[in-house]
Amino acid sequence: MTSMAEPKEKAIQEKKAVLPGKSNFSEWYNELLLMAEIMDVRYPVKGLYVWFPFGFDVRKRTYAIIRELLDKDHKEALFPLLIPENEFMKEAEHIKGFENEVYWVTHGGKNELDVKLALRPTSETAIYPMYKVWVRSHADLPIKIYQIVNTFRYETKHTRPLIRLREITSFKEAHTVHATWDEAAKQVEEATRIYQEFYRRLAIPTIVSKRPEWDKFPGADYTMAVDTLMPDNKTLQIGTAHHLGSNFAKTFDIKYEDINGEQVLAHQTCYGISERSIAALISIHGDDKGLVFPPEVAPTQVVVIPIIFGKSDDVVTACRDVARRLKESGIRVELDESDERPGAKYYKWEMKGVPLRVEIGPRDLKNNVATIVRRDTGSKDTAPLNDIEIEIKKRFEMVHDSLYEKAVKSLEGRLIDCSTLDEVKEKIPTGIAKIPWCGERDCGLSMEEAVGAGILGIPEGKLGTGNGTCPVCGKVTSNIAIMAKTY
RNA sequence: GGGGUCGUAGGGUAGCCUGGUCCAUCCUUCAUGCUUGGGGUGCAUGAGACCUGAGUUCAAAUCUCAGCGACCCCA
Repeated sequence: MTSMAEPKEKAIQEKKAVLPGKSNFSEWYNELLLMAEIMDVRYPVKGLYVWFPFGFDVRKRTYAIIRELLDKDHKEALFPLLIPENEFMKEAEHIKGFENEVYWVTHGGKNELDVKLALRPTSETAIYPMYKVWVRSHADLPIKIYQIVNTFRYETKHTRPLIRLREITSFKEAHTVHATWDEAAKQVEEATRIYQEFYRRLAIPTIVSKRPEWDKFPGADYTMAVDTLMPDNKTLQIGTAHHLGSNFAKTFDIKYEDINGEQVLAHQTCYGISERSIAALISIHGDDKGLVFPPEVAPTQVVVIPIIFGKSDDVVTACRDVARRLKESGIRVELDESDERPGAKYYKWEMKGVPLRVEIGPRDLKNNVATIVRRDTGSKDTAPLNDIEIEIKKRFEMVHDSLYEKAVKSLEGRLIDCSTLDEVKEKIPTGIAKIPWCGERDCGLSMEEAVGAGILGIPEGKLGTGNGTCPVCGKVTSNIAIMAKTY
């Protein structure tokens, strides 16, 4: 079996394919996180991971977009990590939803605490006792506050970096208070609009749908969710917005005095996004060569690579000049003057997802141009050195748009019309199944049971409307539900 | 919730079944020097590992148990 040639051939193969192919998504994902230095998955506690400086840079830039969008009419604040047991246990539904996942602090040093402290799995019960104090008059409303914090959930299922964590390190949660139910409902709409804009900036296509009754946030009137579709055809919930009605207001006694001097229960919403957004960013755009970033969030937007033959002082000078000019025009640029061969440099920066690569060699210099290579398509062209800044910025937009277009197509190509549950079951490994659903709880639960996958909900807009009959009760309906395997 | 596979340098692996030949294989990585430079340059020298704990044994990477951790499948 073993020939002399075999080890050598194998070695060559391994060298070419440092990263497992993306078709093997799970392996690709884990390896990429480590190789591209997003997260170190080797921290010795289950479900906890380390952000590398490079990954953290991506996180910072991604979260800068959320902040920018929210800061228009929200205020950022910070509430404590520890929640006393008595506050945490106030809302019955809420407890049911989270109590099996809560970490408890029971001791201070060697002394047992009189009141146990929960590590927040989410912050409603940390924030709302304060809202009770803050909300006095209708003039105090609306309140729109968000915070970006870590939260803890004792996950018993399979944990996965950025996707299912025991410490969510980047939980952006907004909590608003309104006078009326309708006003709160409008805020939920606004939240999903903001989230869609956020994901548009990341070139990630999304589907917004109302979660079925049995899958809503514990303690909410209803839940709107933002989902995207991952390369392995499972959906990832990457944002939620909950209408809390006055459920929590009742529990936490959040009331305001209206114009007529009456004490009225407030209405609330909360909505959140986590580092799952970054999981989606990496997974949707990445390829067999590594990361692919939209320019806006790429830690390095352009890498300049000198093509040197012997002593090419003029090439080096030209590269330094280009790098300096790009930097001066606000572009995040790296000049790779290291002692490696150009090919090795290409692979290295491709792994890191740098959107554009600028090569300058003697040939380019003679023509007074630079060669520009796009990370997303691999396409190569040249641009005059004189206008390099403009040419680069032009391409940034092109890269973003074509990333988004490609992602949209990929998602749309995996939306599958179905009319029977057998069909759903058969097609679901290949994407998201669309199926008529009357909207009744019993029918929905039987559908999930029969298919072995979840109902995400009835999507907003035309995706969620059509004609058909509910596969369980046979009632005619214009509701189209989407079903998928979920993370 | 149920079932399965696995844990060897920074990463990927061989060795484990049948204990001793292992101060542990190969690739990659890293360090130094020369060489090379439009898609992973070549050579030389060097660095780096048996998950943790207990047990069986004259002897454990190898067998047993427990813990921790990773992955896969089903519900």
